[in-house]
Amino acid sequence: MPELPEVETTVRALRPLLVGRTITGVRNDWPRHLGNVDLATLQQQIHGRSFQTVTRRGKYLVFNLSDGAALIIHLRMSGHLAVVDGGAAPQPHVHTIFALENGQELRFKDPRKFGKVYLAHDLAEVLGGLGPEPLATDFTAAVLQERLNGRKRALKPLLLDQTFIAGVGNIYADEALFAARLHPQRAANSLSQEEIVVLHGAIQRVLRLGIAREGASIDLYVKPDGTRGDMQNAVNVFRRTGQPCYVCGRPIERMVLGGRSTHFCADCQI
DNA sequence: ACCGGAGCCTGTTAGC
DNA sequence: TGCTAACAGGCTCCGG
Repeated sequence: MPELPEVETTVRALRPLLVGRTITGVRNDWPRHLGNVDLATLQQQIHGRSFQTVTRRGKYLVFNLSDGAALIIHLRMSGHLAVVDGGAAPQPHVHTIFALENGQELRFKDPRKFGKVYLAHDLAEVLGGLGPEPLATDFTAAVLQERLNGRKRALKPLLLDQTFIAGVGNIYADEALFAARLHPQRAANSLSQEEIVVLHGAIQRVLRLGIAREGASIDLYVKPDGTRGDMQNAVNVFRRTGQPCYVCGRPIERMVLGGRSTHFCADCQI
């Protein structure tokens, strides 16, 4: 569930707590949390390094360290990061912990255990396959048009494809298509230039709204401090099956596309 | 290029 | 009420 806005919210909350802090140790009780590195190597390589920057690429959190390497974390479905005092009570589902020199800890809680921790000396080792960053200034409608060109796939699974565009997940894909008034099954290469411009604007608008509202607390997601985001109160279609469309009143429909539940208004979206 | 399905997980929910 | 089964979903891998 954490998608671009939820990850961005997490990054913004963690940044002031981590930049300048030094890592003094790593603990892990679920080896599969570690994506491209084993615990011994991770401990040896990041011990004594400090956090230089805390940023985001797509749905990945990127922690640049003082030796040039980067710690990269993906929250996947249920991951949650928080900085707490080392003496704080142990919490269930915390499987990886980074101890800091100030006595605090960065705790990676992940009930469904899908999350991943990577160590990269070259970011491209982990992030190289990602598509464009949707809120970057160089992601223009023309770039979207070029990437849609010749693609026969339905729009919904294409938006979920991280190599097509980075950071969009199920919530924001449904919301962007509603905002663009485009049916989730529309073939990517069937869009007019005007529709592409509208879709481009819709993707950016729903992601920015999600960030402004600090994420959608629909299932497990909460901010690092444990409080809820507010985007769940601003969705138009996601998980609103059977409830009236805010624009036309027709009940929102649900279908499965690319294995994902997809919510849309059959009148508004064509 | 694209699609579908299995697998990874476990808390929550639907259904009996 | 209490149980089980299905479901949720980001991503990867597989076969077609």
